[in-house]
Amino acid sequence: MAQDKNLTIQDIAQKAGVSIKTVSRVFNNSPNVRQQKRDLVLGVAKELGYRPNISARQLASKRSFVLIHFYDNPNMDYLAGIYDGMREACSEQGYYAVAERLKLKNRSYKDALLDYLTRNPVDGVILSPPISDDKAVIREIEKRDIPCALISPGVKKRNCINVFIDEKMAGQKMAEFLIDRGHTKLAFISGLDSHSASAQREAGFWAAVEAHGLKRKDMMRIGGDFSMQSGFTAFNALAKSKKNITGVFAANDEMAIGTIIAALRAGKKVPEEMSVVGFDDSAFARAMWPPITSLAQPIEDMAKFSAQKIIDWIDTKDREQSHYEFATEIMVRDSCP
Amino acid sequence: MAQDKNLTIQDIAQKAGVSIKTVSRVFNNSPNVRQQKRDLVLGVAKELGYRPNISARQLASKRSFVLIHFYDNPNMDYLAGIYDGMREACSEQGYYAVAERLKLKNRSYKDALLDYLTRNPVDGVILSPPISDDKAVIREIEKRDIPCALISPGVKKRNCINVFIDEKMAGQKMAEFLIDRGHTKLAFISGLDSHSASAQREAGFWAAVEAHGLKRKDMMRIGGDFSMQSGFTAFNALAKSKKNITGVFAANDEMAIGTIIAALRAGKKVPEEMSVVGFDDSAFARAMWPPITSLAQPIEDMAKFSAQKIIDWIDTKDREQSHYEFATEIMVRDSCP
DNA sequence: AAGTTATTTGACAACGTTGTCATTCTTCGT
DNA sequence: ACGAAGAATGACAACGTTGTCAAATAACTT
Repeated sequence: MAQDKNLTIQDIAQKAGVSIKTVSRVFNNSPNVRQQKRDLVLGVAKELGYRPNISARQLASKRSFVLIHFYDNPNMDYLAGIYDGMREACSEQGYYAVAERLKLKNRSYKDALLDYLTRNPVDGVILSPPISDDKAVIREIEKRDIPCALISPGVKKRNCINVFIDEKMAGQKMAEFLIDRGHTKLAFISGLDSHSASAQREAGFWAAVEAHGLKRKDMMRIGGDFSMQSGFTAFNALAKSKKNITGVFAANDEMAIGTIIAALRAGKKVPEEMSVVGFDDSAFARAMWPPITSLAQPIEDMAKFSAQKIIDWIDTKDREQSHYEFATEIMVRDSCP
Repeated sequence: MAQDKNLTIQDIAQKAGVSIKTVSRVFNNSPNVRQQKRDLVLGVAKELGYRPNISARQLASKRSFVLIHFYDNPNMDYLAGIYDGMREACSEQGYYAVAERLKLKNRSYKDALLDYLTRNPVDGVILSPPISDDKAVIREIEKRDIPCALISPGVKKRNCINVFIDEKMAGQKMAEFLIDRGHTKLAFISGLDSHSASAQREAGFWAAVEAHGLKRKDMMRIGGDFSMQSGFTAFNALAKSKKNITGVFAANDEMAIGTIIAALRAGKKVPEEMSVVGFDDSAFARAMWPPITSLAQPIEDMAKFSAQKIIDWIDTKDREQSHYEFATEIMVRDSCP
């Protein structure tokens, strides 16, 4: 099956008794090929173990076969998840997956984008938060007519593939998880305001509070920035208050870790005296002691799906707005069992 | 400078008044081009902002222009460092950087390698621990005559580019750092035995103990596996012993983190009652509270250098064994100030 | 200064695909 | 059953580079 020799379209065409152009059409999912021939060609190709030469494809078609993920969130777990998902979809279709960081806080990030886009032509783009919230970036990509997927809870854009989880519902689920375990005095540690996800998680938090008839004045809202450090200082704020908080919902795992470490230092037992839940189900949430209860979103699936949809768009040239919501899951661990 | 239009060799050749083949030679660092013409071509190319078309190059030369990093160490910081270093070197020379995980514990990892190597031709390989210690992998790569760099403290291989830090000396430096701060009862938490680096760090540890005339019986050696969890259990071993250890040297940062968290839970203050140092200078060592004193190795530089050397080898076809040692630095932080 | 040899250059054919456009086959309406 | 329109197919020329090999030029020898 897996042939050693480098087969060409020519070989397939010969063996199948069709022209090389027909073989080419089959491999490009072009229309106007009789199903019977399509099957024939596919069969022969599989039998011989043929794999198209990407360089030649690129050269002749002036396509790059590159899908790129622009990000500005240095969370390695998240990035790795997206990358793996992209790669899975890409390798099936002979595409390359590439990731590039775009630093939004650098004033020149837009130039960097333009520079990149002109130097390295790409066939499709995937944007993750916070870049997926940046209108200027989206505009530039649209202007070039490059298929684009937004993995983002933010505003849904037309002409884009929108892939997301229901952040508000997820936030509500986490808050209710705490409430179900008997906690009535809760704290929410927010992330950066520039990530719309944080605000939505918070909205879910308050919705749960409301729904369960808890008193707002028993709650705390502490501003964080997604960093471990800010989780640490958040705990200090908790400790200083007289509210006697027993359930903490951090908008991401790193802040949850910071909170727990600060709690331990202060001699407060987790989860016995205080339960903490995080968000993202990162590797460190799993490795931490105690391991952290966290909300997992299927980033890998989402990325794979996005890549597949983009490739569909490229093949069919038929671009309609589309929304795809993915399900989330609470990973229950010792920090709030 | 940065032209919009896609220039070809043709354009450069015309403007410079030479043949396209000469331009091609210049861009491939081929010998037998008069210096004067070389400069002329380079000048014109720069002026016009010419960039070679990689696909055409690949197609015509049957080279892939891909350097691949095979790894099996899921430490994302380390991977990102290597990737960034590779990319810096690669982008200067029009190469692609790629990373692929090879799971050594899967019995079929060798098949996976062969499969990969035949399916995706690569022009050069970089191996990091623990793969750099795997003779079978190296043999397969040598068999195919693919230039290879080993970022590894292990045995130096002929026919490979060997890039490394002096792990033993680094281990000694860390131990002496603790000793210099007055600690006389030390513990070493080892990593996996399959990583030769861990053994060498340990050798350095004992060398320091020896050199400073400390008593071996005041020391502890605890077996770990590089995981946070194992650092956690290592602390329990420490706490149980009567040795009254005050200085801990963990063979990597994750174990240092585990140790510190366990210590905090047990009500032991770090660094007041116990100092901990790690190894790798990972992002979490920096973000942890307290931040962890750790040994930084210049992985990014090492990877960049490796990639450059590989490209040199490809260009010159002149392959001599070579060794390159890089310097390390102790990043002093609060866990052992 | 002529004869060798080494170095430098260039013409032209690959490389393995896809785009274009002409050709052949179907299908359908009458 | 006969065109007409549409669908399916193929021939051949790109695509932008490098490999090969022959030609031109420079550098030595004697």
